[in-house]
Amino acid sequence: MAETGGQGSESLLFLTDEQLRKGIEAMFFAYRGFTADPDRILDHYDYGRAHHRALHFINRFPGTTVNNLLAILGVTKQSLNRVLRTLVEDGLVESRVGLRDKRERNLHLTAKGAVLEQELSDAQRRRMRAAYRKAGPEAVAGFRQVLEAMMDPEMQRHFSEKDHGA
Amino acid sequence: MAETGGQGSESLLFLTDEQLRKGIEAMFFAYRGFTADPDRILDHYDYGRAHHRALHFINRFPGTTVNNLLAILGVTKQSLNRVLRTLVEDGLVESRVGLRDKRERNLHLTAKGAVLEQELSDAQRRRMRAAYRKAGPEAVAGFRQVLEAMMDPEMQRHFSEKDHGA
DNA sequence: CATTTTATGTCAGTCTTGTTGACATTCCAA
DNA sequence: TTGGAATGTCAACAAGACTGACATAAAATG
Repeated sequence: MAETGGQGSESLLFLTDEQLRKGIEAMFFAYRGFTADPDRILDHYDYGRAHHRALHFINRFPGTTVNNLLAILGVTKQSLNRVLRTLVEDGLVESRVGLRDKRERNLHLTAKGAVLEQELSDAQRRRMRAAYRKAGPEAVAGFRQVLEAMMDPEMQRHFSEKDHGA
Repeated sequence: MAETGGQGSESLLFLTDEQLRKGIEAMFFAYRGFTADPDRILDHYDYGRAHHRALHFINRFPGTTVNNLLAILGVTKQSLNRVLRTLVEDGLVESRVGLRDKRERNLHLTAKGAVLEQELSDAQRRRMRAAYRKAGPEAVAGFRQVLEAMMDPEMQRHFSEKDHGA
């Protein structure tokens, strides 16, 4: 106690265990909301969150390789392969033998795959947009700063990729 | 284009699909970081994330009932029960028959349970604290605002519980 | 050219954590 | 007192992660 006034606007009260606990619980509850809408859609198609993640990053990085996706998603190849196999079988993803390096597979969404990806990301963006609008631009900037600082450094690399422009 | 200057500080550029996409990916990567440290610890004890969540909220709300926990965690009672059973068997959680209503079970951490909960939340707080410190108090305020707006309304209730003071 | 390394895919088996269904116990209210 | 609602437990199953072993093809290296 009697800590007041010693630090002015540089107060470190936001670093108390209590504040951190709130942040931790906020992450937990918010992440549930974050995934809820796509999850509901995926149920209709008998897909899961793993399929969503694959579709998202194949759309984001068209022509990416399996290995690349592995690094981004942080799962084993066996796990990713199971998901990719169903997506290819169902005609949502196309897996083309690499041009320069024929060991690689370059992954692309088909028209059908792009449609589902859109549906999923529309739903997720809708919630994100509502949250952004409610909180305002300055809050959003802070949101992004904290999230970025919370990632593993290696993931920050993936995050910043193709991200040089505004 | 030529959108510049029309809206001053009220610019809606933070609501573009591109900005939202970055927010979505930031959530994905940050959540991985968020859970990484506790997950590593849990491995040593042959527990999983579900055990961590149970320990956290039993510690947060001592004496809570199974039903209460169910609502917070958003899983089925059968799923929670499996986790609780192992925690009780291993002597981390005590399950006392309710005083007023004998159908209920009141859940408490044992001394042993409190030790593990501390170890887990210390690790998680360490990362959260580093991120908070790096981003600064204003960013943290924005972080919390956006997360809260992203939750399902029902979860916002749980989140605000016992949260009236500073 | 022979060998090794890399990229990918597959099979089998396990673990965690979610699900439903069935059931026992307890409480409460008609 | 009896039937329904609430609470919790047991059993069986599914999704999606994991490890380990192995196959194939292509690239890189000596």
